[in-house]
Amino acid sequence: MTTSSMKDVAQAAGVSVGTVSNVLNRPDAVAEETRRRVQAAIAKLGYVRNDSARQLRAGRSRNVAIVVLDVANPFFTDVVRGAEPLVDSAGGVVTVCDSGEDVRREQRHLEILEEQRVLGLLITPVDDSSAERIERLAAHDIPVVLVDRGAGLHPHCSVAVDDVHGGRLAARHLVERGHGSIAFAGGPPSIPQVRDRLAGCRTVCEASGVRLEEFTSVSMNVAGGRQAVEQMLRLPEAPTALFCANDLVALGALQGLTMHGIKVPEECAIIGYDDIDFAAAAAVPLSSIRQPRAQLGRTAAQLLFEEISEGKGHTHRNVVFQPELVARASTAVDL
Amino acid sequence: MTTSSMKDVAQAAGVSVGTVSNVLNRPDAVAEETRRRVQAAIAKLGYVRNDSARQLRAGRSRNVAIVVLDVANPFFTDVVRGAEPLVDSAGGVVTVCDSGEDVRREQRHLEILEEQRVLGLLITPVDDSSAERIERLAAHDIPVVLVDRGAGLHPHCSVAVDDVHGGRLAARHLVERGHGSIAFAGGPPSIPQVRDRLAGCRTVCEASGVRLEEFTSVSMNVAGGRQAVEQMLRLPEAPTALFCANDLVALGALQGLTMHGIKVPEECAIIGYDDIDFAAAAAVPLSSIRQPRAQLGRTAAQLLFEEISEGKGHTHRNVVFQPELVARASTAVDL
DNA sequence: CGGAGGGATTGAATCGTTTCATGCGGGGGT
DNA sequence: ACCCCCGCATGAAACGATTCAATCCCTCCG
Repeated sequence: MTTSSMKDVAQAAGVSVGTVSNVLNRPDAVAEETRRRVQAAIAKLGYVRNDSARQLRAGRSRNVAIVVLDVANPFFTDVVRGAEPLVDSAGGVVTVCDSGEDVRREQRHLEILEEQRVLGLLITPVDDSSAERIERLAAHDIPVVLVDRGAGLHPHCSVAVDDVHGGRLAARHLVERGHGSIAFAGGPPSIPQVRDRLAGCRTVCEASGVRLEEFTSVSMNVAGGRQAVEQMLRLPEAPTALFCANDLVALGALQGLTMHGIKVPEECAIIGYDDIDFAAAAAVPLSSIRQPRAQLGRTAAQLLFEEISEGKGHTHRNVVFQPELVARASTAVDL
Repeated sequence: MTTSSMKDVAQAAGVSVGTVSNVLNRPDAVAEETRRRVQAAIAKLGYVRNDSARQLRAGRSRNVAIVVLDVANPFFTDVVRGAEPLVDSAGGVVTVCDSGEDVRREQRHLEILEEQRVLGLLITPVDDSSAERIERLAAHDIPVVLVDRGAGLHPHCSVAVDDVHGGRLAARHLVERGHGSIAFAGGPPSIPQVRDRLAGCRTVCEASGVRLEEFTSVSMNVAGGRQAVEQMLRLPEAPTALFCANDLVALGALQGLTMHGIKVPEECAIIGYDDIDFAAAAAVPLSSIRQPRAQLGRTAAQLLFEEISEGKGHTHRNVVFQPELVARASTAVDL
């Protein structure tokens, strides 16, 4: 069965293509009897609209793209989940793209998305060098909302969580527990989230005279966490607490420490970031810095559609949420 | 800056649109000097190809859709990850769709994908009622590969893992540990994976005279696991082991049991399914049935492109992998 | 009875590519 | 000197939908 077009339907129903189009898009403008005939023809031929043709004419697609750093990270799938219902109900379609924290993959995705004339873009940029690429889309009238990325630089709407504050919360918690030296794990520091969380951590450490070791050469996943532990244990004097840039790293670190027979939290405390669902279920339930994941996605989608509907007269908004400390067993010992 | 088209570029470079098209698609067919001029014009105008127009002409898009049951389940993101590189290198683009185990959402996605004239489809159908919808696509010459779903019924390529065998492995492991009664958690049974895993479990239980309690009214996520535990504890005589239809359920069950002060594995053993990365990192490291997740995705993509390139003369292939028992602490006690 | 108005339908133009037959001029082979 | 072929560029015809001015036919009103 070869695919049939509106023309075929029109012919089968004995009307013009214009009428078929009307049946599909403004049914009330068509007489009862005609409409029925056309619908019968559609059913008989198994006709399916051709979206390319439609988009070509419309000049825009109804795809909303979300570019995330890592689809395998539950944090991001939760963000996507938050955005989806809103996009859906606005008649849009969500496309998820995974940059894998790789600038080149992000680049490739953005190129394709631009060629597709997407309706809008929610993106967590890999690093600052993304700005230029993103500006390109914006220059071509594709609204962009930055997700989990401070406003500042970019002339766009954004939703974010105050990562510097999150870093402070984590560090303060550890310092209060009596730790005199702390390790930070996660990188590379070109990732803004890493930089900010580290910065917050640093201010607290400096203010309270706590030694801070930084392991920023490891990647933001479970393997990275294990690696960080290896590096840490090579130090002459290992810190007694570990602040991980996200929960995946923290879970990896927990595994690494356990493998080395190091007790958590007695010999080394761990705190993560994001508070993904798995954090609470870990071997040692992980303390973490909670972000409002779903709300981040929901709000981002909301801002996007506001921008779309307001058009030119739109002024950008930057929404910032506050993170929250969740203390669990992995930091439950006072030194 | 309003978006510019090939016509604009052609004009700016003093050539015809045909030549511009050639510069983009078959650069060697164009004289050095001309090519340079055109490229300069492209850069100057910030021209970006319009994919809709291209697709309209081509009759097909280069999107390969993957429809999964749950993006928040690491099992599926791993499958997607496995498929991605292959699709990429074939010049395709991956689109991930989440059906959320909801027939209606699956339906909606399939409709949109058909309108988009996707290049091909990898899908884990929600249940048997999906068949009809999928046949529609196939009838319109869209190749379909079934993922994690036995061949049997459908005239399509497929990759799957022998879930019945997986169920047997799990049950046998528990029986060998000396458990005289087993609970199964996960549902609904309309999901083929659930049905098969349960079936395998059943045969072993019957063969060895072990009592089997089935909790198939709970959903396939962490919350479902907790629910199953509640139901189980209401029994006059609770089983001593719990086989969960996937690892998310198992993690939830582990939390539930812990909340009730029930020791795992001493008072109740748990075994999950999928062996996602988080299983090993759980409070009590989870025994599980491992599936070759990435390979499932990779092979699926491979079959898809084989079918695409072979065209009409293609004969479907059904690849079945064997699952594997991974025993960890959550079942590490003999009764 | 004529004309105005309105509902239903039509047909053609349009969106931006790709493709293909056609044209053109110059070199090489016979 | 002739032909042929080759490399390069052109222009027009698709692809399939949407949109809008134009048309047609009726009814209703004066």
